[in-house]
Amino acid sequence: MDAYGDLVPVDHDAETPLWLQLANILRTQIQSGQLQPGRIMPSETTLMQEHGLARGTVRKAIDALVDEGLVNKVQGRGTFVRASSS
Amino acid sequence: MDAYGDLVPVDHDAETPLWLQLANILRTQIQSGQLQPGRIMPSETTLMQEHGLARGTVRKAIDALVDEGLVNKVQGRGTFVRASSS
DNA sequence: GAGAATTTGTACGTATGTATG
DNA sequence: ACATACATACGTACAAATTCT
Repeated sequence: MDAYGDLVPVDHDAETPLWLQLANILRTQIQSGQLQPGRIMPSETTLMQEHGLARGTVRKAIDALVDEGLVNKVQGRGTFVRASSS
Repeated sequence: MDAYGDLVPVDHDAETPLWLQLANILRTQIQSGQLQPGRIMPSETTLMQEHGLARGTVRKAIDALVDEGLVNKVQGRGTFVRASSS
């Protein structure tokens, strides 16, 4: 029942930090159109569960995407994929 | 023996988040020349002790200054005031 | 409007890893 | 080898904003 798009688990033994791995996964999903402009992004809780990561790790990954201008967060609502670019 | 420049304690009851209060304090010290370009910034441990804050809170404050381009961090060495600007 | 549920924000604490001196 | 300093990652608790019932 796992949705496709979740077939890239993070690797706890890799050199790349877990938060970066997750950021990379999410960025790819955005750029590939799996996560479309306008709404969503799974909630922090969902991402924690799906990837087996702590809250802080998930937040750091998302914050990186915010810094890149790919998403924006709204307290009480969620994290949204930005309209933008090409 | 407290150095001047430490006379602005954070306020746990203020609306402004502690990490932002600390970032504001440090930014002021940089812009006023109390923290001069080239080297330094007290270590995270020092800032924790001087301001009575947790590590994560101190790091978030400093990360904000990094994003502003005011300082840069080097693992194993410390956090440095950037040469820069005006 | 009241209240519960959801979701992000802040803040704390702890442990271990990595880089530098 | 050792000490210092930043980096990563875990966990917990409560606050604030929004949404849904």
